[in-house]
Amino acid sequence: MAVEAPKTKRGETSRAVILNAALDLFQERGYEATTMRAIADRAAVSLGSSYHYFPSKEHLVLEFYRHTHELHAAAIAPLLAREKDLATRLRGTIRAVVVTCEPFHAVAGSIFSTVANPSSPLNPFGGAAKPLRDDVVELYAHVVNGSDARIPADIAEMLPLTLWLYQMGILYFWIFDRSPGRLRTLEVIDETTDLIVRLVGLANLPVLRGSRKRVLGLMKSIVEPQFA
Amino acid sequence: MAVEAPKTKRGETSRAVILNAALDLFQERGYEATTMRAIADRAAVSLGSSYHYFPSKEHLVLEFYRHTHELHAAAIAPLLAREKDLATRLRGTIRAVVVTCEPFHAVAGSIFSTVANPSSPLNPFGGAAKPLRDDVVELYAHVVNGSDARIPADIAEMLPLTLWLYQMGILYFWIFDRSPGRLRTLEVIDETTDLIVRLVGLANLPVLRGSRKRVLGLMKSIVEPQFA
DNA sequence: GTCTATAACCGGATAGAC
DNA sequence: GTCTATCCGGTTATAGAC
Repeated sequence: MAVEAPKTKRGETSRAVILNAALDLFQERGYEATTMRAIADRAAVSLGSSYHYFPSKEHLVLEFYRHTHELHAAAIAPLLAREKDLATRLRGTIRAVVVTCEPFHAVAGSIFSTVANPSSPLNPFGGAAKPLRDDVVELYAHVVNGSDARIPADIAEMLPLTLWLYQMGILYFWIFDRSPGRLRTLEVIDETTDLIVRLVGLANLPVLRGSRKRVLGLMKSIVEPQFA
Repeated sequence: MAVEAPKTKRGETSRAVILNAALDLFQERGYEATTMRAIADRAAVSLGSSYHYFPSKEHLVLEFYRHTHELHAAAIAPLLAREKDLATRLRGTIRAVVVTCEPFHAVAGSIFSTVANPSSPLNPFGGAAKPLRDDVVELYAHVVNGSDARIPADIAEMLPLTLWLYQMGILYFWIFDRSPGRLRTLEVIDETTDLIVRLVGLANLPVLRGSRKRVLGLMKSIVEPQFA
């Protein structure tokens, strides 16, 4: 297990070169077909050097995630700046996720499974992924708070994390989607974002009050020990 | 890629011996720590022979799944024979899942991730897993149909598949659960089964009619191309 | 102390002789 | 249907170079 943060100028360059080589190759050939030796070759360093900067192949994936997250955040900034309607903000944000990830569609499957492993350091529910997870949850908090929707406090508290989970669900669906232009995913997004906003609106109905309290309590008890 | 169904008596025996060795070792050491060489050793056959019967290590996992499914089905048979209340049937069934799987808790994580890979032949949403998936969905149809609950036809149609998905969600939660006696999972099961049954009961409320139709339509459109 | 390189090790998978 | 020998790729050990 090697150091992760380069101390010198030269080290920083090497790290960037290796990472770029990896990102390129993942896109070109997919995750599994990309060997660590090929990454080292393209980066014109030795295999051992790659491992000096990235303790495992999986760790390159985490960077990959951060990369797409940053693309995504940049893509939706204009929308979030001008739009006030919650449904529109949410739809635009989730649509942008799949649009941003489209170039990586072929790779996404194996990456997803790598990362789904609970014992993987990269598991989205785990500790190593916390900084990135927090950023994404933060983004969804902004989606909600920047809207003109009036949302009960107990729901507002849980909503960003729930939307992060929802985004992961959409991505898993998208991975399987073979329809032209990934049209089915887009349809599902339109339908589900609308339903979510509607459900939040209905939550104040007297008949649903009881269930709402229970659902929120349940979610809190699930989420809290996990992400504390 | 070798044949999967042995043609001779001797072949059948070899296959069984290898499978048993694998199941034992998975439980003893976990999935990743169990090497194909160790399996072959314990089965007293050569490495090559193992690959004659099981084209990959993953294929041993599918048998593992079927094994636990059969334990589960046997465990809940008495309950399903005597009990009529839907909530009780559902709670008992899902509780039995995690109880049955408890001996494999340590292994479950890596197995889950192996299987979550969309390009894995063992992906639960894929073709190779269809026979087993159909069996499990069938079991949930029995849980629902054997109850005295009166369920609208459109919901009844989707419910078994939905419960199968729900079971997978519970299992993923259970994998992360480190609480003594897996108590947190059991609590979540009690709470969620109750909520599900309540939600099915509320579905006839006028305010929810519209959303219900939309949700069901959505689920159908998601599920149909996938499992046709 | 920070990087880089070479040479192994290990385990999943395959080829091909018997 | 069973074996041995081999490949291949992730990972590690470790020695030297800056």
